[in-house]
Amino acid sequence: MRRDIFQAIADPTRRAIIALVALQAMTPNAIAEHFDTSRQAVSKHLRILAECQLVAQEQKGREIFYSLEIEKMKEIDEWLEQYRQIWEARYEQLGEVLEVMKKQKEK
Amino acid sequence: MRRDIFQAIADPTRRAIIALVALQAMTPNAIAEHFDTSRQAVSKHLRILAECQLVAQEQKGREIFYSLEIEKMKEIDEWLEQYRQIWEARYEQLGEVLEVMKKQKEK
DNA sequence: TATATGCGCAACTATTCGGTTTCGCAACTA
DNA sequence: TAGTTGCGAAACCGAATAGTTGCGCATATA
Repeated sequence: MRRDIFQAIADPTRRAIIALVALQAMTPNAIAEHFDTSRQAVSKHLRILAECQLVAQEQKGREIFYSLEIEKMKEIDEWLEQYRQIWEARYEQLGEVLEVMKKQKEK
Repeated sequence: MRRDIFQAIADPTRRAIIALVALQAMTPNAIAEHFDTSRQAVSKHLRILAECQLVAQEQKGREIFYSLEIEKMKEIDEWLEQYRQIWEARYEQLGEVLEVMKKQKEK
């Protein structure tokens, strides 16, 4: 039960669902039409996504529309930030190396 | 066996291992000391991380040093890019709304 | 050479996961 | 009212997962 966002995006079907509901709010049936799987299976994925607040639900009559909670996606971005700093630092180092090589060549 | 990077980072222990080897190359034993688990379990995680090229190995005598392949982390960043565009667009929209409200107030 | 160390691999186990089928309930609709 | 539709929940199943223990092998050390 201990869901976290990284586990939520680990499954390819769930990433596809996220991509779908990012564009517009959709019902489980509408989502399931995009996949080679049952509505119930999609409902299970939606429950997992809802549990970690990646999607929001809005009831309209007997239909439930699911939409992406884009704010939650920032958590991944925040986690990634520490590593972004590393690869940007590496890139700068590479730039410096290229500078030195350039100067060596000019001599 | 069908590993992808999203599955690799789904496990909290693996994310912790990534954070460790991001700072410096480490042996399985050294890594295992940081966790409440066996070296063999760490080895399994390292194998998964290596399978999807998130870590590199370098043999030194009977020791193997694992280090982070930071380039691979960019794949997550690339996936996130589409959603970053969404939340940045939302932020701009919010800015516009605030502008309109401000002008309304001034009238 | 004998022993200790660092490691991966294989076998086994309990748990989780993603899927299906079946069901019941609420809400539309004829 | 009777029948249909949309949905979540529960029970079940096979596969994958994360962990363990017990090896064997290569390397370092006495």
